[in-house]
Amino acid sequence: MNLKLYNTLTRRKEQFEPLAPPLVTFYVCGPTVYDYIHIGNARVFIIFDLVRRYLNYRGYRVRMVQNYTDIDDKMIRRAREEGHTVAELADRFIDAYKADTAGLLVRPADLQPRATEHIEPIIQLIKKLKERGLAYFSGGDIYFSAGNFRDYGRLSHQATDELLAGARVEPGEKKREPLDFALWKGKKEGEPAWDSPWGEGRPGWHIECSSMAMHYLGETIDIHAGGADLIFPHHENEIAQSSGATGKPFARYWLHAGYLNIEDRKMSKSLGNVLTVRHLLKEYDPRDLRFFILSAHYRSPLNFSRELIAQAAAGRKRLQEFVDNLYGALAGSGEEAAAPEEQIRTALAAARRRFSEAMDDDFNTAGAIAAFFELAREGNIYLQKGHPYNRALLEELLDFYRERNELFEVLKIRQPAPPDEEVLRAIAQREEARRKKDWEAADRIRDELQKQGIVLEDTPHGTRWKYGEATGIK
RNA sequence: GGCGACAUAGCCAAGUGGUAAGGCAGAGGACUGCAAAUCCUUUAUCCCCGGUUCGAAUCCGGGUGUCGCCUCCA
Repeated sequence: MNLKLYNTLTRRKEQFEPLAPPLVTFYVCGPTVYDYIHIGNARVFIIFDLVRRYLNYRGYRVRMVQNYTDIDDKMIRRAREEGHTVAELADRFIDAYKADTAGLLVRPADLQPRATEHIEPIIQLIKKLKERGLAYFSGGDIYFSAGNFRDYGRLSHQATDELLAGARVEPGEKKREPLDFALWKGKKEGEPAWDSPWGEGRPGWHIECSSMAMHYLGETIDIHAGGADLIFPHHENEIAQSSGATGKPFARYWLHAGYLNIEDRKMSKSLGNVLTVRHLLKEYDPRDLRFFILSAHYRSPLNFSRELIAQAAAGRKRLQEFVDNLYGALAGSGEEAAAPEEQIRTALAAARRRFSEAMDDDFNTAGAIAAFFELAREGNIYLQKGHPYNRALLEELLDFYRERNELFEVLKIRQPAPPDEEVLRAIAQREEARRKKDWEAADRIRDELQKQGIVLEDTPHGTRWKYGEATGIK
C-alpha cells in the first residue's frame, strides 16, 4: 500500500494510514436539502464516491457517512417562502437528492443520517462542551467560545487575530466574540424546535456534523471531506467542537474538492448561472458529465461550459468505441491468434501500472484516464493486425476496463445485443450488393438501418454492426 | 488589508530536479466504392526576471496576472 493523499490540515501529501486497517472511517458533508443540487455539488459527490470506491478497491473496508442538513436558517426561510413545513421541504429535496445523484451514477453512502433525527446526541455533545468551559449560554442560545479552543484556525491556517480582523459581532447578536458560533439556537416564533436543557430550540449548523460523525464513526475518524468552501468556518468549527469535547484529534485526513466555475465565473444565485444536476441530466449522458469532472484533478478549479463538455464527450466516445469493438472482436477470436501479442501485452501491463500509480498519488484521475487512452490505442493496433484474435487476451483487455470502470463509471461495459436475424439478413443483402458494386443499393440499406439505430462499419474482416446510441451523445 | 491557490500547445489537462503524459480541435497521410471506425505524421522559448544546481516546468527570491477564502455557500 502506497496511497498518498493531500491533507488540508498539513498542506502536504501524506502516506495514508488508517487508524484501524482495513477499516476506514469516512465522513462527507452532505447537502442542505432546501433546493436541487447543482453541478458544483455534483463534483463533490462524484469525487468522494470515487474515493470511497478506490479505497474499497485497494482492499480497505470503508464505512462512509454523509449527512443531510435538514434544519438550518436556509431551510426555515425556504419552507416559509413555499408555505411548507421544514420537514416537508426536507423530505422533498432528500428525494430529489437521491434521484439526482442516482442519475449521476453516484452510489449512496453507507449511512445518510438526518440532523433532525440526532437531536439527542447533539444535546449531549453541547453539554460536554459546556462542562469543559467551551460553551456558554446567552439570551436563549448556546455559543461555542472559539477563543478558549487553542487550536482554532489550524485547518484554515489563519491566526485567530487575523480571523478577527475580518469578523465582527453584528448588532443584536448575542455572542461575546466575533469568532464564536451558535451550537444551539433558542426557538423563535414559528420555527421548528426540540426540547433541551436550555429550553426549546434547534441545533446550529456545525454541531450536527461533529455529532453525527462521532456518533457513527468514533471520536477520531480517518477521513473527513467536503467542498473547499467548507474549510472555513464549517470544518474549522467542527474540529473545535469535536476535539474540544473529546480532547482527541477529530479527523486525521481532511480532503477538499476544488470549485467548479461556470464559464469562468463563480456559480451563484445572484449571477443566475446555477446549473442544476436535474437540468443537466436532461441534456447530457451522466457518463459524459462524470468523464468531464474526472478529467481534471479533484483539487483544481474546474471550469464548466458546453464546449468543454463536448470535448470530454468526444474523448469518452473513443474509449466507448474501443470497448464496444472488443466485444465485436470476440466474435472473431479463438485459441490461436494471428496477430503478434507482445506489444499489446506490454501496453496492458503498463496501463495497469500507470493507473494505479496515478490513483495512488492523491487520486490523480486525469493520469488514470490517460492510461485508458494509451491502452485503447494499442488495443486498436492489435485489432487491426488481423483476426483470429486471442480470446483470452481480449478478455483481459475487457477486464482492465471493466474493473476500473467499476470505479470511474464512465463507460458502458455491456455485451452487444444478440444477433438480430433481420439485421444480419440486411447486412448479407448489402454484402451482395457491394459485391456487384451496386453502391446505391448498399447505401440505401445502410441508411435504412441507420434510421433504426443500427450503425454499420465495414472492416477488412467484414461488416460490423452496433447500436447507434452506443456511442452517441444523449 | 490578512491568508492561500493557480499560471504547461488553438482548447482541456498530467507531470515537483534529468531536456515536456493523455485527450479535443486543426492539417497531411494510410485504409475505404463512399461513410464510419482505426492507425501514422504534425503543432510547446512550460507567464516574466534573477538565483541555486552538472542539470529546473519542477527548488529559492522578486515581479505580473487570474482566482479563492476571511460572511451563508459544495
